[in-house]
Amino acid sequence: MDLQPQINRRRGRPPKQGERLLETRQMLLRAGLEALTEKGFSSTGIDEILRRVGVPKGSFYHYFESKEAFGAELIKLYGTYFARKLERHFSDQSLAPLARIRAFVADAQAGMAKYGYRRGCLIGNLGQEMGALPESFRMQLHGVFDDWQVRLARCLTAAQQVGEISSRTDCAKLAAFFWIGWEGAVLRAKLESSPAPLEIFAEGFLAGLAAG
Amino acid sequence: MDLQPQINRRRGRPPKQGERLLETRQMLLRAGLEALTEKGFSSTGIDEILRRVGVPKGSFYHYFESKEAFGAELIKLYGTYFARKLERHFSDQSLAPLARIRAFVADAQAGMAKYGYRRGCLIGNLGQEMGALPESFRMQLHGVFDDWQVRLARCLTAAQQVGEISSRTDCAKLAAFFWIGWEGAVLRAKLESSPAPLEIFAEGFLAGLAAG
DNA sequence: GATTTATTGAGACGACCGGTCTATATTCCT
DNA sequence: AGGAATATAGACCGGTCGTCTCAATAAATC
Repeated sequence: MDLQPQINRRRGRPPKQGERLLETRQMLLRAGLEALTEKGFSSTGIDEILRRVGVPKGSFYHYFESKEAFGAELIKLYGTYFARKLERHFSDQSLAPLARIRAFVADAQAGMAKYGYRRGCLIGNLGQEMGALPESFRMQLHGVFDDWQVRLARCLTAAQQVGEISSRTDCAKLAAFFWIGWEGAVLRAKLESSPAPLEIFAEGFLAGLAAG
Repeated sequence: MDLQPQINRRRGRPPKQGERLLETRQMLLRAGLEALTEKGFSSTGIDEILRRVGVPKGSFYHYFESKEAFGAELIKLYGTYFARKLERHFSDQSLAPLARIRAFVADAQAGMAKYGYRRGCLIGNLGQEMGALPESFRMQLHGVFDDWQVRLARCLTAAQQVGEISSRTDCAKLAAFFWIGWEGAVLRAKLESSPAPLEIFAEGFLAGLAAG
């Protein structure tokens, strides 16, 4: 399942008009993302990532200063990748605000199903691991959650403005509530290899909105 | 911070009327619990546990077949320890059912505060790690969650019977919702070294009950 | 008091870890 | 042409991992 056939892996300085100058680097990041969402940071060895993409160790330490630096870059990458996904849904003017949230949930559910519920959320994974991680990750992870929360809060405010939820609701707090629980749902979905936790949480959250 | 002063650590077969025949074993379990709730399974080395209680490696493999067997025992231990805590609160007839849940929440919050929010829930930690854990853990963890969920559902049913929550509520599903989110809250509390996520989730959950 | 049994103390083992280092190949720049 | 820059290649280092072995010791049993 690993080791794609070594395509185009030449030594030496690559040609400058480097269409895919960063190809190797990006392959490493992509493979790292896959590995870390499945198994977390501590349990994933660099050699394993290297083997998966057929790249020698020398290259890794050419592109990244250390495993820690590699991890930091993955957090940034995943954070923005996910933020883009959120923004795509939350700013979809063709849907009512709450429907946008439902669309995101469906998207995320499909994302987990696609990999047999083996891959979770990188940010949640590393958050859980913090006890054994470089302290520098903490602020970074915190920042990503904050960002996601702000985006959701904006969408909830929009829902408030069109009267889908009560005007007494504290949207920031509600957004915090959602992400807290959603990470728990992802965790459980991975544990049970099942979409049920995602569904139960999303359903419960949305039902609470309608009522509260 | 480790290495208590070697009290009573004699060689040879210990006396039979073994007040503390299992002392060493229990010290290992206790230290293991502390380590695993902080750092998880994969990141915790056996040597580290051994060092903390001042026991040599030979003893570990005398009491436990492997690290995996040790982990399995810890899951069982933590599962029943926590189930007892739940039962103590949920069957407290001096409080109304919802107040019992609030009491449990307060208890758990205090538990996390006591260790500076460094220790999480063992079951949640290992659940997140499953991607890198022996597959045998999965069912065990699942079983513990199921047990907790049943206990909470019973308390919710009691709340329903005294009219604290709507009779239309599906208590089993609601209990599932709670644990899904609560694990997320514990994760975030650890990440942020703060009680806020626990409070936000508990408050949101209870508010939803009142409204829904 | 000899034998058996339970437990400890100490450490060897091989696999693997993250990280470093040197060598080599290719292209750019002058 | 020749050095500088970029990148691949992989051996290697010290450390840690989980596991296993084995002698030493002392209580229990006979």
